[in-house]
Amino acid sequence: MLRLTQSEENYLKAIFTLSQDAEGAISTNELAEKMLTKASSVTDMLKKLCEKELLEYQKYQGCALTNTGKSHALAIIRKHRLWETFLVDKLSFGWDEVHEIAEQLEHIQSTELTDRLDEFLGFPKVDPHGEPIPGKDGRIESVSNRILLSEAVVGMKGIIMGVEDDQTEFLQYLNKIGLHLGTPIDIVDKLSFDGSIIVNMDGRQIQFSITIAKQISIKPL
Amino acid sequence: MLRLTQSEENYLKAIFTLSQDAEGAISTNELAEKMLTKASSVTDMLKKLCEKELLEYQKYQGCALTNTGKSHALAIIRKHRLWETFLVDKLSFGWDEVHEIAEQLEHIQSTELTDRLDEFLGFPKVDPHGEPIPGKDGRIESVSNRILLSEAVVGMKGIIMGVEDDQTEFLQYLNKIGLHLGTPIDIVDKLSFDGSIIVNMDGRQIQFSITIAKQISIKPL
DNA sequence: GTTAATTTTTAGACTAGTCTAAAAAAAGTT
DNA sequence: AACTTTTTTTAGACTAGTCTAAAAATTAAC
Ligand SMILES: [Mn+2]
Ligand SMILES: [Mn+2]
Ligand SMILES: [Mn+2]
Ligand SMILES: [Mn+2]
Repeated sequence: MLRLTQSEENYLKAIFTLSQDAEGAISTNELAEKMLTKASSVTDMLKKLCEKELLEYQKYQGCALTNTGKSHALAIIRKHRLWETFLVDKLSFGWDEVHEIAEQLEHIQSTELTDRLDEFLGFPKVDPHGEPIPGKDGRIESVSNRILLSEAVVGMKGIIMGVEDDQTEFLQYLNKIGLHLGTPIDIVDKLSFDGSIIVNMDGRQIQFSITIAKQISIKPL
Repeated sequence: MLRLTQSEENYLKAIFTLSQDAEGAISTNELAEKMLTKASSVTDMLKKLCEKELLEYQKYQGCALTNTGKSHALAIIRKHRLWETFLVDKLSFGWDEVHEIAEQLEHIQSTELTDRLDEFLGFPKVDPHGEPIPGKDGRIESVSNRILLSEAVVGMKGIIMGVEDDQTEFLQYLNKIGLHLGTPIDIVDKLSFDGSIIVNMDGRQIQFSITIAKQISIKPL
């Protein structure tokens, strides 16, 4: 089994994530922005990962993960989400406190550990932010029909199913307004000029900017 | 708080461990052997750690940890032993399977995590190999009067209290002969020419070489 | 379809950590 | 005290990962 450095793993994960919502290849700049690094560093890394056959890369053409690259990425995401679940379920951390720690724990190398942790947690399907946890085989069970809050239409009712997990302040804000997984909401209004969404939640009216609404997913009822 | 690399942390831990049974400063070669590296690499690292005031170092004089260096080392050892305890107590790993994984987990940076893990485990006093777990404050509670099996005298009775944990094969061997923490033994004989010790354990006679006997500690009864 | 702006790659440099080989210091031996 | 052996340090090189600045390729604009 190919042994990867933490940096290589982080690149694979970033490429995988970017590929989730983008069609086709991932550009060097896009990746540089995600990785908080410079394009020249990305080029170097792409060459290396291409050499290891974890992705396909041709000069000026961006990159795309190979199947091997994908399963490595999925293994890291699996670990990340299992550890987040452990921290919240077993050590009573808040959902806003676990991402940074999981960024470290996801690099621990031991399939046995990952699988036993999975079992210890009762084979959870989603992490504390509602994101699906890939199985041992790398398959992600498709989560029930979800849409982004930003795409909801006025009059729709729904239940909070997932939130972006990588900004502590965002999650703390959600805590403050009492939003958590499972919270039911009504879409009351949508401001056409800036895309803001006004929802009714626990009898209160709350207004979300389009930026925020893109970071929350709901299951329409 | 000073941020250390994994390599720096490993050096501090090694120096601390070597200082436990040696008087005075630790020599460059001694450290190189422990770290499975070359003396020249050690010299470079000693300069760096001295610069950061984690240890005292003068050319050709070896090194010794400062108080800051000691508390860093103790924090790492605390994490190592807490994680080993977690793996054995919560994930049902064998005591021969946890050291390598703990070598990785000990570098996770989060005091909050460490302290919550400690609580989750019920504030254990010793790890799965009988080694004491330093507290939050870095203090090691002195473990009850123990001696090395190699120092036991014929006729003595005792209870297995601790074993070295860094050789998988050694621990597997102990599993095979049914030796674990708490096992009572009688010292039956000692061979003067090679230091071998013969003990009675669960009604069976077992012979340990001096090398093995140095890796087992007992509480005399 | 030529020029301008943007993206991407290359070239060269830097740090951390390691290595080998050689020089210097310390310790041991007659 | 002089010579030998061992230990330790220095010097120079290498890899991984990053950076800046400049060159090259692609894309957009006129
Ligand atoms: Mn996360
Ligand atoms: Mn998450
Ligand atoms: Mn251990
Ligand atoms: Mn141990």
